[in-house]
Amino acid sequence: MNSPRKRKPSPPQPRVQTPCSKCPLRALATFRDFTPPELAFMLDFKSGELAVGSGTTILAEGTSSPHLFTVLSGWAVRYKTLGDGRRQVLNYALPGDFIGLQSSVLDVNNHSVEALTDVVLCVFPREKLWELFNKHAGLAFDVTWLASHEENILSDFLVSVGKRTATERIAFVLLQLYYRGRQCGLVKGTSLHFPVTQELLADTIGFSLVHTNKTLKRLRRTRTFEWSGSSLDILSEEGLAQLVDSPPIQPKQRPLI
Amino acid sequence: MNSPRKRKPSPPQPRVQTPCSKCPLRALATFRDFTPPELAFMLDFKSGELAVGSGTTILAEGTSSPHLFTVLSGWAVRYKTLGDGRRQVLNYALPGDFIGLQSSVLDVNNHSVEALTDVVLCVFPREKLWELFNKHAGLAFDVTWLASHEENILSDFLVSVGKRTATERIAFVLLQLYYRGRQCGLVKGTSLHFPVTQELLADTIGFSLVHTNKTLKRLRRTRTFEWSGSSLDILSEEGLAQLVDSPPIQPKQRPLI
DNA sequence: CGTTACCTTGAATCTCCTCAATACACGTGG
DNA sequence: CCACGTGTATTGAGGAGATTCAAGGTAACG
Repeated sequence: MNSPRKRKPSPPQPRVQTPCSKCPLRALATFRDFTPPELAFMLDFKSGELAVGSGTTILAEGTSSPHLFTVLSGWAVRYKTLGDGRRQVLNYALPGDFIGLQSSVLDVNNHSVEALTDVVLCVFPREKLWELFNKHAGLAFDVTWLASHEENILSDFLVSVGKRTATERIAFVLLQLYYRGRQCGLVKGTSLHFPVTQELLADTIGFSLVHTNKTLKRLRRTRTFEWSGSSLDILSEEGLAQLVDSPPIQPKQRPLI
Repeated sequence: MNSPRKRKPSPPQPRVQTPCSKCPLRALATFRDFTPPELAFMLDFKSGELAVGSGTTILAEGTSSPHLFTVLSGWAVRYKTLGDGRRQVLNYALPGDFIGLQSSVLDVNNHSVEALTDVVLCVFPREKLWELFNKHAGLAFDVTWLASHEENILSDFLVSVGKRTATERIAFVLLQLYYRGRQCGLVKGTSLHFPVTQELLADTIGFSLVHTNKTLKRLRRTRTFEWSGSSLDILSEEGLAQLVDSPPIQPKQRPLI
């Protein structure tokens, strides 16, 4: 029942905005292309960019936000907390991921989102989501696709926390985030900037910090990865995958909204 | 690492079909109404009904189905299995719930769905989903709503399995299914037909059958509920809710597709 | 009346948790 | 420059919690 320590937010950085037409993510092979009318709509739909410093709470449980976000760069974490401080990580948000859709079915957010690095977000007014559905069925389909994709990741996490051993859980999470990082072009060689602390990992896999640390120590002996500071190096993708019963899967193509 | 026992499928029952205009679920206050054009579309979208017996596998992991389903009556369970037989329940499907949307982002299902009672399903061709998005933004929005709602339930389960104590987990699941059952008119007085075995509950909350049984025994002493056979009686909703840190929430209104 | 599915209970073992102490890197202010 | 606080990682020890194995028990069903 460890309650998470607080991290002090760092100040945001000034920067110039990126029009959707020059979105660096869209250049990646992973993301499907917009049609010209869709691109035009997105330029109008996007109300601005928000740059927040590491540690900033982007969305707070129990509050409501008139905005939807997309991660343009940086890492964030989505989590829930119980009354006594217990925290469970639900998922991580990497570039291209949607933030805030879940709250559309509720009056207030039922989870929080916090920046793990400096993060740049694309901001969209929630009220215009209806217009998106009304005028651009293709984009609407993409939104649904993203929601389903999120649900699939969540399912995998639930299986991990419910049925996998400590070793399997860590291997699964490392591998999954490595795959996801690679999809958004964050992997250089075999190395990924990995802004996750052991405490955060513990709250992801459902173990105490101490037990996570000890399991990690055992797991390092497989020499399938190296993780120190905020750098993760996958030495043997196959070796790491073999430590998990059914390794994470990743779609080849995905939409970007 | 218990592997679930097999249950033998019982034969389906012959029955007459229900047109969407006379859908018994739509009569419930919980579900939002269709507009006339939406209703007309749904009549065409629905390709038929499927009645399956208890124990039938509706959707199997690793296969693909050209159909989407909606539960018209009965209970089903959505779960994943690992290679060695470990099983994790992801969610339950009650009347009004959607089945099969998650697979739209993948080429094959990444989970299975099994009927817990005799179940009647409304069947929709997956290929026409695009038409739905194209012609009926309102229904498309509803589909997304349902996906997000599913995701929220999944989040709650993840928090349970990751951070809640054995007692809390059981209380949470009982209460959540009671609420959901009530929303679809399945609760008579304080009593709900509850086709869940302790083994299934164990695979839902992430504990072994033995430990689930022992925890349940302790929990019964609170006299907040009675559960025997396949009948669940909630004696004190408040009492049960107090055993959980943050009890399940339920939306007042929801769409039905 | 035996089989099957499900529920119950005890005992031994191991996993995981909490508490507690130490260590290191970093930045801040004296 | 060093002292100090803070955030993070590490390790040991003792105890609570969960698992597995094993054995019964009950109700339903052919």
